[in-house]
Amino acid sequence: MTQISASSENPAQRRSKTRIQKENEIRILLAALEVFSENGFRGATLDRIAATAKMSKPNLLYYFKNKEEIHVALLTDLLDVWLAPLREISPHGEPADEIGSYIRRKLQSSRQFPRESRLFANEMLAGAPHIGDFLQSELKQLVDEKAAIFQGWIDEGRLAPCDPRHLLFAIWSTTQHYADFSVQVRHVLGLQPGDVSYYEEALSMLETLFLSRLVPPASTD
Amino acid sequence: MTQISASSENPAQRRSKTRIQKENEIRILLAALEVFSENGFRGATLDRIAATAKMSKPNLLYYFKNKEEIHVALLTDLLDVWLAPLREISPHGEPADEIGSYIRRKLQSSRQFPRESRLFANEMLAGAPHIGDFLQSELKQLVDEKAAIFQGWIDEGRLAPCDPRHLLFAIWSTTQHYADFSVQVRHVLGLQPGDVSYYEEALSMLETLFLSRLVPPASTD
DNA sequence: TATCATTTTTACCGTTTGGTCAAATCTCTT
DNA sequence: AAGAGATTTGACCAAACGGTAAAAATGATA
Repeated sequence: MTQISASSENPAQRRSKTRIQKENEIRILLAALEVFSENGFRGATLDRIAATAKMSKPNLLYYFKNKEEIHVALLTDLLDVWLAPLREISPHGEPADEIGSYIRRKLQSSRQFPRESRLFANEMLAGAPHIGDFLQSELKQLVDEKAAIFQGWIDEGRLAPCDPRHLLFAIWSTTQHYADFSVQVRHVLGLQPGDVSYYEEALSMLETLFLSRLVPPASTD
Repeated sequence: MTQISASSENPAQRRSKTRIQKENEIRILLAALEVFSENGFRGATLDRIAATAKMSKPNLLYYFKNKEEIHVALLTDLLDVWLAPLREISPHGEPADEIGSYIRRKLQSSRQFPRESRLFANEMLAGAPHIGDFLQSELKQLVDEKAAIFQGWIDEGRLAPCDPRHLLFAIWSTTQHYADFSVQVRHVLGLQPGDVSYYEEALSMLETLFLSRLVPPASTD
């Protein structure tokens, strides 16, 4: 299950939440995640979310005052999930270990939270209208911090010279691809709709790609 | 400019297209590309497309009989653009040259057609409702063909053992990321909205990543 | 079991949406 | 300059949309 937790300022600032309230907020957020992650904010409708949550629309609006509030609640939960794997990168480990385990965490995150990943992707494609501030401040800051770690390794000759931030982009894109473009992956590999068996192969590929040499040095015959 | 070309079966099967017809179909498709690529199919509206094309909605519907037809026209054009770089991979070159130039073509394609790339991404996120067949047949076939080339190189020891199809996924995701997630890239790098100067750095990173060793072999001190 | 707060439903509202139609205008050819 | 065909527009429609109000039903508690 996801970290969906239902925030605080819902129906008229009640002291503590009812059983029904907790249940229904989660039901709504799960349904909304399903719908928003497929169709984006503008493409999602309250009717669809309500139908997915098996709930009438007015009932849904009893718990969240409008469409935007549901979306905000989802994005807020999402950003924690998104940042978690990045935060764990440590300057004290070996580059290969740190990068390797970061890739594993990211790939695991794609596998476990594909809809969250697609929600994020939809927000990006739309030009990040709701989380532009987050990208510019919190994310940028964390990236700068982790990029400095990579740069340190480069200066010590423990990592090939490269732009550390673009290295992060490469890790993000390759790992998230398996969640965001899973339809394409499955169609190309000839797998069934629910089949996510490709994640093992994916990890193997990404370890080869990031941690060892893909193309052998040019021979000098 | 894009390869937008306006297909054949539009207003009442006319023999050949008038000047105005050609102009307006292109205007509409460009506007639609803008709107669809940001908001996806469901999130896009005819009113917005018409407004972007500076045209009344009924006028727009004089050229395309409905929303779907515009979308299909865009996707059809798109798929050619998408496949072109892949088709060029040759079994006769050096692995490093072939992979390197494929990356350059893909990255160039992201830079030149970012909206087309986002249109494609939106379609994937929605579960490929309109191009599922293409993915299963045409794309799968081409991927199998090119994967066989890679496999040949692996068997000859000229490419590290890996799943060739996942190698393609890695190239697709890393290159398309710069178009699809350009907002994030710009925010993290601290660049202005229009600035795409990161493409040079990106190419350098991807060449390092795919063509040389990123992490040095473990030392045995 | 009566009471009160919470939850759900029914009926609705104004706006937006995809799309139609016929009339009006424009453009091209002769 | 006239006529035919191509293009554009304004007025409109039904359905879907986001959202509201108030009554009805349910749940918790004493």
